[in-house]
Amino acid sequence: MPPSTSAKTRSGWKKDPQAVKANILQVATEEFAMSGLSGARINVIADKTNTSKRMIYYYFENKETLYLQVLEAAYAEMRRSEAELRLTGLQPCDALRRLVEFTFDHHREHPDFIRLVMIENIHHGKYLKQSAVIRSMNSSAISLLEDICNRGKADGTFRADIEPMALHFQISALCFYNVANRSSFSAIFDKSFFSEQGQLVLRENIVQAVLAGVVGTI
Amino acid sequence: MPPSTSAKTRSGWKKDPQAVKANILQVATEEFAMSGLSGARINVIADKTNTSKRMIYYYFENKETLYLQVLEAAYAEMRRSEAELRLTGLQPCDALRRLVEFTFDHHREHPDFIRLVMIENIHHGKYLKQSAVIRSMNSSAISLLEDICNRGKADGTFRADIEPMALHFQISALCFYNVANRSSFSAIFDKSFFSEQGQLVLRENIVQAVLAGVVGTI
Amino acid sequence: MPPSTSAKTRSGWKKDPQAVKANILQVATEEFAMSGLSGARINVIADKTNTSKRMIYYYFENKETLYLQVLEAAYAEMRRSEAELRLTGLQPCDALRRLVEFTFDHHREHPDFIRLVMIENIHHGKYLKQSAVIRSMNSSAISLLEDICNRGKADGTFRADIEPMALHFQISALCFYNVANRSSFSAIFDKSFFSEQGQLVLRENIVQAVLAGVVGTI
Amino acid sequence: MPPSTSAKTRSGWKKDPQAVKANILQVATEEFAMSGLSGARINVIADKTNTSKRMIYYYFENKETLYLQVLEAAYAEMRRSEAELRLTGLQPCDALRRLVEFTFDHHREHPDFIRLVMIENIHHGKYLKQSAVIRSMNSSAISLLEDICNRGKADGTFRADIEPMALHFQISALCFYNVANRSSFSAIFDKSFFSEQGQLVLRENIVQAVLAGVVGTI
DNA sequence: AATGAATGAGCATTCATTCAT
DNA sequence: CATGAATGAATGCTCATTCAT
Repeated sequence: MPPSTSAKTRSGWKKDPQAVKANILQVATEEFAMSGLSGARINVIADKTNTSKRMIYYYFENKETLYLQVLEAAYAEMRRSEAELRLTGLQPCDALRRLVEFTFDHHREHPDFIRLVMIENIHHGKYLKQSAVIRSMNSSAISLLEDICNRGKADGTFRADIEPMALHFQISALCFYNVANRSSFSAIFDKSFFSEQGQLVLRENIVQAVLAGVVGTI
Repeated sequence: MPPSTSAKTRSGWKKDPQAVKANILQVATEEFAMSGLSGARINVIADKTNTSKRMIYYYFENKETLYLQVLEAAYAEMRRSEAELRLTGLQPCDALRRLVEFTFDHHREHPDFIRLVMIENIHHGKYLKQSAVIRSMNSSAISLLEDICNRGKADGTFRADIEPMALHFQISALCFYNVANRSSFSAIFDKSFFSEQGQLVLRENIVQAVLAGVVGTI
Repeated sequence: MPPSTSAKTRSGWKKDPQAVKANILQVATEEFAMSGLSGARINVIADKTNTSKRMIYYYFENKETLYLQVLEAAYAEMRRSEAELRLTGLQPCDALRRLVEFTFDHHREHPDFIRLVMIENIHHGKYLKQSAVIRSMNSSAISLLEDICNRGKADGTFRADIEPMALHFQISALCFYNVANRSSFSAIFDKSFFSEQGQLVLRENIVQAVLAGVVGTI
Repeated sequence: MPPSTSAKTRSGWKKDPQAVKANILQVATEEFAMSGLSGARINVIADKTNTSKRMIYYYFENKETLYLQVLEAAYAEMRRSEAELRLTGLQPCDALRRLVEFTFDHHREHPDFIRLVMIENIHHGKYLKQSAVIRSMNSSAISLLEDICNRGKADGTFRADIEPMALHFQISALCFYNVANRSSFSAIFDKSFFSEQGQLVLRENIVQAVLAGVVGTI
């Protein structure tokens, strides 16, 4: 076991740059997800960290850079999870169902990621556009869908005019909205969607809607 | 036509409290939509106004109250447009198509409203929950769908298990995502959705997806 | 009965300048006594008034003038009460006792007056010095004591070296402190002085201390 | 002597947090004593300091906290001086005389302390009540008097019914009033009390009045 | 590598006061 | 007499960032 896992610079102990950085990044993720870029406070982040405010500026140049790295780390984690999906062994319809279910569950379990994407959209994607790192990880989600679609069209279960990107749009929209707009939707319309039971039903509804869209005869 | 509609108090002219208030509200809407609650600057709002910063505090107690009133006005405008739809004369499928098209177009034409809802969700719906005004205007959107569904089920064109609220979720999610996540989607995936032509296709896709969901035999 | 007693300009009715002025003055007295010159807020005074803020500026030039008139009215009331004392018919010792008791009771019953004097002292008597009105009412308290002392010395009950002004200082100090320093004294030392029973004992102690000072042989 | 006592951060020099804090506290004492809590201006305090306004908020949370610490420091200084009195070696009457003289002189030499107490009373002792620090230093003044009274009663020079707290009230009232009400008293009545000669006479008068009160037969 | 102290520019907000009618 | 609208100058306070060690 490497000694690098423990940071705790505040109270002394060893010093482990990577652990310190990771600790800052984790706290910052929560803070930025909670309050947005302008709403988050460097002071608050520092206080919740095992380190001092000065170290934030030592490892991350400034607030914006910290935010960018938080964003990159969040996307990386998302794509990492996605990559663990093993869909190639499944029939097209089963694979699609599984992808939708995964997306629904992942988004639901990672509201901080969803909130960071919302925040980034509030900022017109300014930081996303800057990040070569994020752009380089983009394609995985699409390639999964491309593979499913190709196989589905080949064996005749999918309509011939299905486009992977449009499918991705639909899946993403429905699963994203479920987390992103929960507050406003439940405040104005209906809270029942967001109970444990409601979410199960909603998930299946989304699966059905997506499947219904790909199998219909043309 | 009364001359009271124009204010321009800074440079002199007439005096018209309502116009001054409306002017502040409009500028504030743009600023809050642009930068969020914490990101928006009262100074910037004041500068883009025909009045002074002091008048913002004269008519609106503070930043949060101003934001709340902006939010209320945005929702009011949305519901007002919705109310102008005349769907009762149309067949259920046509009415549903028109409602989806309206929602798609309205959201697309009012990105500020979408952004305010995003921002409000970042704040966990804190201000939405405070606003009795907004909560009181909620039901109109749902009643339109209830009417369409009732008629659709009655004449056999809609499946019997369609729920208006679930339908609203689906429509709203797809149309909202189109505006809200445009920056991130186009940065990472595909910009072609958001060209004029792309939007026409996407709109029709969404209509088809929604219709496909309601008519399928059970 | 003159119609001038009712003001109520806010709700309409008659308009009576003197009553409006008196109303403002009364409210301002409470506010200045409560919060001091800089602590008092013109807005708060206006809100507690039957009139509008504008009228305060109409009748009283500005905050300082209002404060000055409040101060003058408070002193006037104090001297008016003092003038009602009828001490000439009493023996010197009895007259002195009565004057001390009156001072003690008056101060205790008029904490606003005491607080205004404290506030004025915080301001180094700036407004007191400006006020010819107040300076012209000064002597009454002293003349009462001069008369008592003269009679006391004449009939041999008072020591020959008693000075009225020193006596006034002593009486005023003890009675003033009882009201002015009540908060600090009770916070740090003893609250029992300020109960109903404690005040009775304290009053008699002060009377005894003053009397003991004037009758002692020289 | 360590070189750390001088700060002067504005113009460079050494760095000494304690000196910076002390400097702020001293300037703030003068400003609050001069203008009260609401009347004092953080800007003015900062300008008279060797530091910047920002440092006031760095060391003291806000205006109220700064005021509270000023108040606590003022009380601490007062009690510290008091503690230096060595009265146990003196006869009861001499000890009492010395305590009265000390109180008179101390108050006279520390008008800022008196003014802070006045200001605190204007605020109804709000901050005094908050301060556990001040409440914990209270008893020293009283214990001095208790010791004197006990000894005075034991050797028969003091009356048996003398209460230390009442004695403290009397001494404090007379010495406090001399400083606190100087402006109003000299504006309205007599300035002669406050000349150098007048103060000497007044001090002796107060000593005599206090002594006369304790020795009289019962 | 790490830290307490320091900072200037800016922030939301308040205040007494005046204008126009 | 009376009033709602308007205003500039300040006020207390915060923020991301940097300095000196």
